[in-house]
Amino acid sequence: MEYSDKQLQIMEAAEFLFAENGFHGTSVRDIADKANINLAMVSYYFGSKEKLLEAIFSYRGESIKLKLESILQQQGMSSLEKVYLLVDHYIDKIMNRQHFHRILAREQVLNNSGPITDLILDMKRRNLEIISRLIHEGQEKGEFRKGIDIPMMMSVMVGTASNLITSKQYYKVLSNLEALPEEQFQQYIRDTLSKHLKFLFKTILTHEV
Amino acid sequence: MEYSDKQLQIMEAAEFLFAENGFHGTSVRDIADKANINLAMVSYYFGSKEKLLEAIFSYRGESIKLKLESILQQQGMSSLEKVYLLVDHYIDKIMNRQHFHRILAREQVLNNSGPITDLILDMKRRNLEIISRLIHEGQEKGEFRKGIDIPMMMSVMVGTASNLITSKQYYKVLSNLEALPEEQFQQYIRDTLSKHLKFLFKTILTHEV
Amino acid sequence: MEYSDKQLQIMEAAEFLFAENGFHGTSVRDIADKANINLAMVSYYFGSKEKLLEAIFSYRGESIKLKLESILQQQGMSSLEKVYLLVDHYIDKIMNRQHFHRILAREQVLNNSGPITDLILDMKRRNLEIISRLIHEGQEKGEFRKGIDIPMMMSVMVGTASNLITSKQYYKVLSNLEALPEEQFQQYIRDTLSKHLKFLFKTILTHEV
Amino acid sequence: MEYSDKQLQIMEAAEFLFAENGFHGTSVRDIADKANINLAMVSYYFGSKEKLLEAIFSYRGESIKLKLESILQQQGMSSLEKVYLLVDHYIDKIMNRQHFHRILAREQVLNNSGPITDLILDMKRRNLEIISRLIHEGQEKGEFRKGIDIPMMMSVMVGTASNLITSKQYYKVLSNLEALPEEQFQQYIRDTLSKHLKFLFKTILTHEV
DNA sequence: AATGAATGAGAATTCATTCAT
DNA sequence: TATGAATGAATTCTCATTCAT
Repeated sequence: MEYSDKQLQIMEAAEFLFAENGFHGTSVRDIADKANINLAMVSYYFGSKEKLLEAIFSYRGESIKLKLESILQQQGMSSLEKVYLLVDHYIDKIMNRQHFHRILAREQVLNNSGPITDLILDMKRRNLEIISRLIHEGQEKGEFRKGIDIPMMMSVMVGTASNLITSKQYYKVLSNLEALPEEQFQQYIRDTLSKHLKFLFKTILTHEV
Repeated sequence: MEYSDKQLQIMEAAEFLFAENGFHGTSVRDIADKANINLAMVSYYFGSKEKLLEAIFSYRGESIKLKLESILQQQGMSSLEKVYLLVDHYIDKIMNRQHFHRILAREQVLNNSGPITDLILDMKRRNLEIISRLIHEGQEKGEFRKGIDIPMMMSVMVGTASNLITSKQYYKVLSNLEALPEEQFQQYIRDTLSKHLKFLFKTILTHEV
Repeated sequence: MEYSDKQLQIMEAAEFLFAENGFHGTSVRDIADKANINLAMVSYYFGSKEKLLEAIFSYRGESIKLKLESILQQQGMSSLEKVYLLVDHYIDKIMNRQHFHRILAREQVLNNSGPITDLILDMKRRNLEIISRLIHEGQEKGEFRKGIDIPMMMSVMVGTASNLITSKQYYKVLSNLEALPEEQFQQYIRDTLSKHLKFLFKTILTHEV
Repeated sequence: MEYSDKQLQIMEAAEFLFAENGFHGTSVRDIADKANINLAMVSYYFGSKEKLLEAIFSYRGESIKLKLESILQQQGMSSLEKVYLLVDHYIDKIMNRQHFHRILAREQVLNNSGPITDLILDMKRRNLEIISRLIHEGQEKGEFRKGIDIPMMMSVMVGTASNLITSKQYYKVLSNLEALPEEQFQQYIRDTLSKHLKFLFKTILTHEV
């Protein structure tokens, strides 16, 4: 699915506002104002507000998928190194697409069924599959122990990262980092999160739980 | 603040619906229908839909606070055992109040300021303080290593648990547990989560990151 | 019709609020709050909000009527002096019952029919009758000229006085009297109004229009 | 500020209803019904019911202002003749815009502050200024006496005219003019009012009070 | 006599969407 | 392709009144 410039313009405005105020907390008028387009364009291009959200999910989901594929192909790396790469890649994604990941965090809370729930499930399934292959590779090489609960491991990674991103305003206060400029704070989070997740994964993968 | 039966009835209906469909996704009419009360009662008792949400937050937040206080007082336990107790206590809370924690997970995503953001910050601050005391106690006794990033530790616990709760529908599918009856599945999650978090905490607290 | 203390308490609160914010701009709850009584008492005592307004009209109207009767009986006064007395009496009434007269001024604007319109008409009719007798007395004595438009004369008196009362906030600003304390300002208005109306009436009554 | 046909259509309907039933006594639905437009159009065009009232005030206020300016410029007239012209002009205005003037009469009773009170004050200030210039011109030419209370004079004019307009239903009854067709009655009021106000003004301006 | 709780109707406003151009 | 106007449904909230006690 290709999107025109105008469509992307709308999607980006919507992504920001959905992240900021929630789906229902954002009106089509808000989106039109922010995207500097006519109110009717949202229906015109996407059919409805709901379909716009779906478009955002499928667009961002797509771009996440593509890059993950290549990690496994890397040669001359231990499985643990690949896991580390994956962690950094994931952190990168989530930091660069904070708006989207905040929407994701909100929407997955809902017990809806529908296209979006399906898209989220797809996304998770895809990630699970890639990580599974990686873990199994490591297990076969004897690097990792047996009996790893991979979905739980994903929850540790996704949950911790999400929590940090979505509650970074609180984290900043609680860690007394309010003086730090925004950019340095982002870098600080990135580094700290990376270090911690790698440590946790190494532990999970190589020690008995 | 004391609430009458009627008020609690409204709050529980609202809690469920807010968790299910989000704050903006839930209308006052929905709440009135579910709580089997007259539409105007919500305004009558709480002033507004927003204030109703605040009441839920302050009510649930209060009940969380009270129980946490007692853990530290336990005698004849190592600090690590206390941390384990805290983990189980936290899992208990989050499992028993899944509706509320799903609301919490949603709302903390928003960049709002206002009474609710303040209540969340308070809640986090309170938790941080208790955990901090626990960790410091362990550090002084030499049980735990120095230089622990406590807010990050909280993010691991809260994030992982939240993620598991909010995405348990996905977890069930991805772990091929669809055959398991709901109650057993809940118990399974509880146990697995407990085991993992304890393992992670032990690692974080006693090994170098 | 006799009113209990509680009823008078309600009527006074309502009178003030109706004058301040209009009938529709005042809620029964506002009245109950101001009168420090239970919300249900208004319906209980008066039947409805509308009937409360009627009660105020009939009560105040009654008290206005009673005093007017005596003026005509005065002995040893010229008709003009009696008119002067009437003017001062009217100004007294309107100044002492400013709340009520502001309601009156508002309500007479409406094209309603109903008990209140009838009460206003009664009030005006009564006033007209008294003034008419006074004027005719003066005409018979040769003090006043013939062919006086008495309703118009009343409009001059009532209109000018009402306008001054209801727009005194504007009058204060426009006359640069903002420094004057409220009490002195009231006295100033009273005196100036009295002087002017007497002059106008003397002119109307004794010169050709 | 320019208004579209649709906007004027709404404003006229609202003006009539506000005059008839008061601001709070008129619902947006009433306005929409009378103006034959969709209920949402009021918010769409004016933002709110309150802003609609403001629009009416500023629109009518504007039209009043413009015409007044020209009177002073008249050449070859005595100051008294100009005052007479002003009186007739004012009566014209108030007779042609009875709806608006009834709203004005109602609203100025309220002790509110806010945009509308400000607009009324502006209107009054503007009128005062023009009349003042006229009076001072007459005083300098020796036509008028010194020490005239101009705001009081305005109260006589505005109050008498307002009272007559707003209570013309009563006036009709009290003057036994019920048989007169509406149009002739309007003309009768106009003439009588003009004659009286001119007489009163002449008296006020040339005799001692 | 008095009241706190409750109610149904109606208020103003906002919403996502559609339509005529 | 693009838009300003328009719409009907739904929103939250307030209202005057009534009812059970």
